[in-house]
Amino acid sequence: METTSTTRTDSCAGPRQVDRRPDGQDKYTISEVVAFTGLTAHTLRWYERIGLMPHIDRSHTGQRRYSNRDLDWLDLVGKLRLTGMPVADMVRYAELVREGDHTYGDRFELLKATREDVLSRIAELQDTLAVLDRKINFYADAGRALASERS
Amino acid sequence: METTSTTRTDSCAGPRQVDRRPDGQDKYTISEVVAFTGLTAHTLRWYERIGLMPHIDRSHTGQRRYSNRDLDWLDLVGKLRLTGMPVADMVRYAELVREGDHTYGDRFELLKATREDVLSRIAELQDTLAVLDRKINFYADAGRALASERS
DNA sequence: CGCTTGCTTGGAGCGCACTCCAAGGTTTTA
DNA sequence: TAAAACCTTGGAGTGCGCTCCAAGCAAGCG
Repeated sequence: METTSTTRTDSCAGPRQVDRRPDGQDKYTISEVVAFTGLTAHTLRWYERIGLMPHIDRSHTGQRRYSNRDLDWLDLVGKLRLTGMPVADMVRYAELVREGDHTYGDRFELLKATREDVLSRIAELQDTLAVLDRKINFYADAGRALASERS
Repeated sequence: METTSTTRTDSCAGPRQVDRRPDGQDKYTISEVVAFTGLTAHTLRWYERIGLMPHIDRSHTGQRRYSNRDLDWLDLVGKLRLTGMPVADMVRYAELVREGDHTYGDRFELLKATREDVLSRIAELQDTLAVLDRKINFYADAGRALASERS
């Protein structure tokens, strides 16, 4: 199902990926990845330096060549970033992936904890939404009152 | 409904407030506010410096005395902070409140825009939740496979 | 061949939201 | 009344997540 590879990767990639990638290609320059992900090249190189990326392939002259698998990983990182997960925690997850299959349990726990975080953040936001709606209604009413006063 | 006051405040406070405040009191020291809000005293003073707070009452010797209304405002600020709204935007809202009733329209617009932000952040999080659940299921299945292999 | 555009690196810099410090005045408790 | 706990200020420092810089190598084009 997944294409074979000798390097360690996240063993669970999920269905076909989002931001249209040209079919049947598996080598992207950093600027192509910038276009797909919306991250800057600076950020991509920084992610690598801090250990958030798996080993990235290089061309014969040393330039980065990202694979579809790398793009999938960046998609996950992007999602986790939206949840407010600190980069250090994502690095931890990346380390577990690099360490191999025997870390499945740890990854499972980490993801479950993250899931709980996301649920409570959603709840917080819905709470905030209620407050916002009350205030919006207040100002809408006040606006109507002013309008009728003016007539 | 609201207690009277000559200072400008947010005209829409909403129902009784959360973190149990002693009934019938309207003057709190900074450390009491720290206990109610979970913010540090440093942060409270910093909020004041940057214009995020209305004018805070002082004792005859110059120490801060927060009112229930100030605590309500801090509750709102706390909620907005959870949405990821930049402090600068909250300061803008605080300025509108200070400028008086003729800014109702602007406040309405600002709150509506914030509401939209919150809705899309909730959608993002639900999207992320789906990704997380797929991965969690993957690792749960992998765990079961390992268990049966072991038996 | 020269020109433009793109990629490389280590390290420095930035913006945000706090967070803390020093030095002093105030309030409470024993 | 004396010690301990709390409050005041302006300004400096911190941690995070980037963001940028300088200097140099590489690739494509006329």
